Amino acid sequence: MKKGEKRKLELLQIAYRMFITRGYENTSVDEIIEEAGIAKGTYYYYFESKEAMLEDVISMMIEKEEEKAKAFLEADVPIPQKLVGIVASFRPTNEEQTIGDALNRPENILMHDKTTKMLIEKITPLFSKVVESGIEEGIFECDNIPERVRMILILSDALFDGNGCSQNDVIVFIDLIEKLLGAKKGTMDFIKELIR
Amino acid sequence: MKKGEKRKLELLQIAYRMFITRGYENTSVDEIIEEAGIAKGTYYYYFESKEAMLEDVISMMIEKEEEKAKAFLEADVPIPQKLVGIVASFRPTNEEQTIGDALNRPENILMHDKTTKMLIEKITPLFSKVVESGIEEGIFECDNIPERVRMILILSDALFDGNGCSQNDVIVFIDLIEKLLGAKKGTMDFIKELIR
DNA sequence: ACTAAAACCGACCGATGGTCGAAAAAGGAG
DNA sequence: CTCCTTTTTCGACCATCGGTCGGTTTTAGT
Repeated sequence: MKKGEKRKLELLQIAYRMFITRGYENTSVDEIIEEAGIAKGTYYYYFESKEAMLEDVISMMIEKEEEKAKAFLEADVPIPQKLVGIVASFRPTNEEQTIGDALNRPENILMHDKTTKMLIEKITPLFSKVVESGIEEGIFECDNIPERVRMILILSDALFDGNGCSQNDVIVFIDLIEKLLGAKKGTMDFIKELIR
Repeated sequence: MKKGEKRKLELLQIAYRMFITRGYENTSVDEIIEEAGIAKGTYYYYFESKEAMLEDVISMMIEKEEEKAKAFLEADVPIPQKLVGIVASFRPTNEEQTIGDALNRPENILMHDKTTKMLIEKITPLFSKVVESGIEEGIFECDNIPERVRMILILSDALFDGNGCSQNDVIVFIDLIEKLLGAKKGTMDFIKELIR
């Protein structure tokens, strides 16, 4: 029971690295097993298919990020910053930039799509909780919170993915968040400083 | 010069039909050439690759829809309805439903992605023009029009694609459009009737 | 030591997108 | 019509890829 799990994790990490650097479509199963030093049969002993492995890799990726996001939930910062922090946890800006780059390469649409969907599913409840507490504090005022949150997340993904966005995009995006959540104008202005 | 173009168009139409019914990934070049009754070499005489052909097919699709949308631009209907009409021109709801269905099948992400990007690029200027005339009429009031329009389009694509959306999604979406464009509350309520 | 289950192996397979050199058609020009 | 060039067509062939399968080795429990 132990050995198997370890090997699977090892394969997952190798695949993760290769998917990021060479892209999902450009990485063949043959290359993965060569890098891992195992036979084809072994690979398919652990994964039903290449795509199934991709899903596992993405899950692994996201679990890590989710913990970071949850930490933000309990941090002692103003609510608007909390929101941005949660989103930022999932959208790597530091040395992990390569992930974001990889996801936006045209050959990785499948990976990007799966990641985005999983991500939005994971973040929405966290984000919604923060918005709720914001409403209690009187910072926000709105109904249908999860729906509003989802739209914000969809847009943040579409806007800030790869092909940078204009200053005007940011301005409108901030305006949109404030209006969507019923916040006072300027509440989210600090975002402007964070993006560039 | 004539024969070649005709043959290319013929192949494009065959491919279009097959991509829609069987999906892009599920349609092999072999199947296309069999249906067309030509040899492999001939196919690659007209198209650099299967993916290049996909782009041609999509361009063809979109050109058709764009004309419908332009007709709406000059139609004699209220501005809010004009907006919806333009978007609707591109999002088939009638007998062409199959297109929308096909685009949302998981195996067609590539096609869907390419279509969406091309579509948004095409619609944004048309949509923006209508919003501008809406501002002149005092119905809307906002700046950064193209950016706002793009966000609306991105969301309409993400929300109304395949996996139906809840009633709340629609309510929030309407609220969002009105606030983004600076319209009076209720201006866009008629959308509720159109979606189902 | 025996055995069942877990882990591993690699030859093999069908399908796919794509290549290539050569053969037909088509189209002038003399 | 003939000769030559250009366009179009052909189909055998190829490399690669994801995936299968029957069998072997390792591991672990009794």
